[in-house]
Amino acid sequence: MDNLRLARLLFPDIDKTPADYEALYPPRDLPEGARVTRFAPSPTGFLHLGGLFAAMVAARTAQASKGVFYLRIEDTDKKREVEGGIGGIIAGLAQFGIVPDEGRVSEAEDKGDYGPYRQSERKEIYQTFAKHLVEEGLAYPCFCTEEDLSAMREAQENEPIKGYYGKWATCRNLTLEEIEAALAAGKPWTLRLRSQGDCEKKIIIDDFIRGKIEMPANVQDVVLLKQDGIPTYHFAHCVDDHLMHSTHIVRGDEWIASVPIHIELFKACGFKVPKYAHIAPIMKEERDESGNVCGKRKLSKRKDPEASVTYYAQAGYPAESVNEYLLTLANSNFEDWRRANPAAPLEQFPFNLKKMSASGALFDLAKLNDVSKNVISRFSAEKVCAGVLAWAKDYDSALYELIAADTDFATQMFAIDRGGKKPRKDLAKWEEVKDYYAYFYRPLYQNDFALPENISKEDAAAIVRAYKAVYSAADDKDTWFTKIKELCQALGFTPNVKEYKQNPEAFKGHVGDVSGIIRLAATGRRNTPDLCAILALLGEEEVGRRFDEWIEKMN
RNA sequence: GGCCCGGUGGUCAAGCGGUUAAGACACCGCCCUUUCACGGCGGUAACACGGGUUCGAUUCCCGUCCGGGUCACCA
Repeated sequence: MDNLRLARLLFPDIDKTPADYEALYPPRDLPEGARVTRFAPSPTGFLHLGGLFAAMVAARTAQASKGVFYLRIEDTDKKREVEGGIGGIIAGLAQFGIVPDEGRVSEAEDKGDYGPYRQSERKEIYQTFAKHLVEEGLAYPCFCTEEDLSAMREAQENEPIKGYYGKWATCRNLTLEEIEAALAAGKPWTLRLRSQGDCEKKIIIDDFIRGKIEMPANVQDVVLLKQDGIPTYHFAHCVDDHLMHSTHIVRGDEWIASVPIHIELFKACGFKVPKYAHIAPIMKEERDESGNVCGKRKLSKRKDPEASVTYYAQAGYPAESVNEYLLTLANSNFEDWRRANPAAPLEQFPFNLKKMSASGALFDLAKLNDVSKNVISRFSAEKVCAGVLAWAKDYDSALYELIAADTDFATQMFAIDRGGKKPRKDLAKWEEVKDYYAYFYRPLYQNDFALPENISKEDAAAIVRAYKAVYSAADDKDTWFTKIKELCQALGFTPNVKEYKQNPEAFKGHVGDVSGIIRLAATGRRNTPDLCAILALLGEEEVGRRFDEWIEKMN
């Protein structure tokens, strides 16, 4: 067989050689130990949590080693492509603070010297390497039709190893004349690898996360180029990650099974095999119709709302929260680090790819909420206000109007019980703001209280009436508290909680009950941040009005 | 079905032959406290099962079971 002639026959328009591209994309000038990683999604829809997770792991791996993280778009399957997919992925990543060092930066723009970063724009590159493989006798055209292949699969029913290989690879040994004839007849063809693998042989892959994995060597004559001349994932991965000089391939563990193919491809091309780090997917509990747990499965874009990254935006989880949660899943020592370094930026965390778990973690919303409460509790009032404003603009226009009308007021509101050593931890997501802070706004305020069981209507009215008489918005905390304590005696309550506990029969309640009623009268809620600050911020006029309404309702 | 990966409390997880088997979330109780919180203290709860190897296995080996992945001209 004249391989050179076959190569020219198959790729008449390709006049570059692999060496041309090697020269065009020289090794990166990076410090010792720097890792080059990438996120390589297909633009088949919007970013989901699993993708974000993988991207974050890859980005932090690069960043922790002073390397490079880039974004490559794997759009080799035009059937599944979704319009606006690329922009959606880029925006989604950016929303969580992931901005690649290089790669695709918008639907049509690249940044960096190793592009293009969109596979559909690299056809000529793949074909150049494919042509070279043909010249080397390591690839051949296959004219099998879909029918041929499904007939083969049927015949392989009882075969231990299925697929296109050995005697099943009917096009593997076509003569040049046969190929010429088929080509002349206009038969469509795919390009297949002429596998040199031996199914008796085992190969060992050393996965960065899982360690050594033994697998049978690849024997499949896998498709390299589809009929349309576009590469399959396998071939594109090999060419791109070589030319772009990726050192560590971070990807989902569904790829483990194809590593033997990839290794053979890299070797066939004469490339150095990169390191692989296969990460476990984020899982979710599967429940049957009656709500009982019946297993777990990968978080599904279609079935699970929390799989979509927009779910978090919609609920108003700050990006930092989702990042920190994802980081706790990736490196469980992150939580310890965070406790030790409460104010340190995330970038300082010594991320370690090796510390990742080999098994998939169940997604835990309760844990996310806890992480998020801690994250938000560290925010300044200004930052909370900005976060809420940005969220409300998209998801709650009524709230947006109210807050935007007076951001100073809102900032003061969020400043209550914030800062200091023990900040309040009530907000996990911006969605909750309306619930927790509604009473600060007259239009949202509604007092459909339920009195505590131990307080009568008469007492409730008497407390507020008495307090209204002495209250002043200018009271500082001590004065405020002293006034409340002074009320207690006259109303049959005790200012001393201990005293009440020792002798509950002697009193109607203690000072806590009294302030509880005042809180209820002023806010309609039984839980609020520091009441003294709330009353001051609300102002005497509004507080007075609410007290009057209360007293009236108590009659 | 073949091949591969995984299996420590309800969840996330430390652990690399000898530990009272960490910690976090959730849950429960107590304490602190002017309310609400925050915080502190304590509690319930785990090495899937069966064989080896070993003086000794959560840790190493084999088998079983369970969960997951993969066997495309999809990625």
